[in-house]
Amino acid sequence: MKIQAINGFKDILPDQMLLWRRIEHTAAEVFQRFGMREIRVPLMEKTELFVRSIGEATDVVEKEMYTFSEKKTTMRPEATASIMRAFIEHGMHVQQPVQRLFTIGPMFRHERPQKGRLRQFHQLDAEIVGATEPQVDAELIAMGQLILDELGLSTSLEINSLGCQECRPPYRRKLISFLEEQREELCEDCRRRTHKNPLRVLDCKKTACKTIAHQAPSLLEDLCEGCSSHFAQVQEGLDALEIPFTLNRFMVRGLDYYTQTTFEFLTADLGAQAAVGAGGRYDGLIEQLGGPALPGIGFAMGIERLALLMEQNAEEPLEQQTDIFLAALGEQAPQPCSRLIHQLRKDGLKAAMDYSGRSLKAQMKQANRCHARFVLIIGDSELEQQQGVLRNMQSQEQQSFPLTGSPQEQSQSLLRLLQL
RNA sequence: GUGAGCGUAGCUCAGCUGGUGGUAGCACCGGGUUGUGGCCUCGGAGGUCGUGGGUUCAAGUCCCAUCGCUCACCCCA
Repeated sequence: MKIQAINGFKDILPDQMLLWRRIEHTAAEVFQRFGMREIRVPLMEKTELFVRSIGEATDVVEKEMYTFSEKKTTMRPEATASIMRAFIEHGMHVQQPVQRLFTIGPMFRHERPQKGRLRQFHQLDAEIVGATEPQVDAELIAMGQLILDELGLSTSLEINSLGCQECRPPYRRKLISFLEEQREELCEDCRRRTHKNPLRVLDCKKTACKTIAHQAPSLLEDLCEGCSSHFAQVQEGLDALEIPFTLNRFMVRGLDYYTQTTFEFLTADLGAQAAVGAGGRYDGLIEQLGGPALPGIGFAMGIERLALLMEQNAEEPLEQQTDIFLAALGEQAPQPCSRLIHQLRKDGLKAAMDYSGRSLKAQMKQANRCHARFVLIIGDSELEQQQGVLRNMQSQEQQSFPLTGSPQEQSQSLLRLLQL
């Protein structure tokens, strides 16, 4: 039996890594423009952390976590909880009133894999802690939008408000009693959801449930004054930044800690997975984890989903370039070539060579495959005459290159020639 | 956890109602160019047809089981 990777765990192969790097670089660079600082937190935490933050009754906690039960530890299913734990543990709020943090890394959820959905997946994650101003909500959303723009992706943005501890519970009760009246019309799943997660019924895809959802009381109309004006100002803020969005009062979250503003960046091109990024405000979370009563807002984007979208748009696939390839021919050439190539590499060039002693044709092919700009051919006759042949692969022009002097001197003159 | 579909070369796939595994494409190696890549051309190498049973004179093809993968539901990035 062949050993293969675990279902839902994927290799990211060299051909894909340039795209991945581009995504991660673009995001990190945009994050930094917004004053975000990178943080790395462990891949494992005490199980309790996720139970308390994400919520005991959520699907993630109930059935999707990779937990070592005897150790009471869990592979992180998302980043926010871990970052908030680190924030509290290191007393980060004393250093700065507002902390702006980002992280990039793998997350783990034991779900059935499908398109755009894996058991180990990777997220770009941004968190702003300590600011309640609605302008910050708008700024954070704008930051996510800018990353997508700079990656050349067109997604749509939907926003909603889930209210706060004041206005959500009464609304929830109101919604439950409404749903109970409609019980007969609801699908099986939604009957179950009515008490477990009534807001989720609003997001059901079944037509019967959709009809009921449209008749259901709207949370947006039941928001308390604070939430209502906050949400209005978030929308004003987005308008001011010229970020287009649509209001989706049916949008819900699968994690318990969200309050007020929530949003999703959506695409139609990922099969059943519509969201490439999503986030929201979590004003009670830090306090709930035993920290100071500070508000927070954040989002996460799925790197695999971004990469899938970018591959689908794929113009030219990205390729790793090589500055110079040394073709060593005959018995004598490999020795001086290996000294020269090491010097070239010390001097910062991307240099490659082949030690197999294959034919020049084969080595030229190899040079072409690694996208070499130049090839330096060194065979017995070149060694004898102390003149290598330097070929420009694009223009096909060749010139002789003196093999005299130390490797350092040869490297320096090659550097000069290649800059031209 | 539920449902459907699919496992043939490194990859993408042909293979009809069972009758010798494809001159298939990409990739790889070599020749055409006595030491010059990409294009072209000729040749070469590469397979326990996922695995195990069964039916049959004969199974890649039919049946059963099993493993794996994919997509969808659920849920989510």
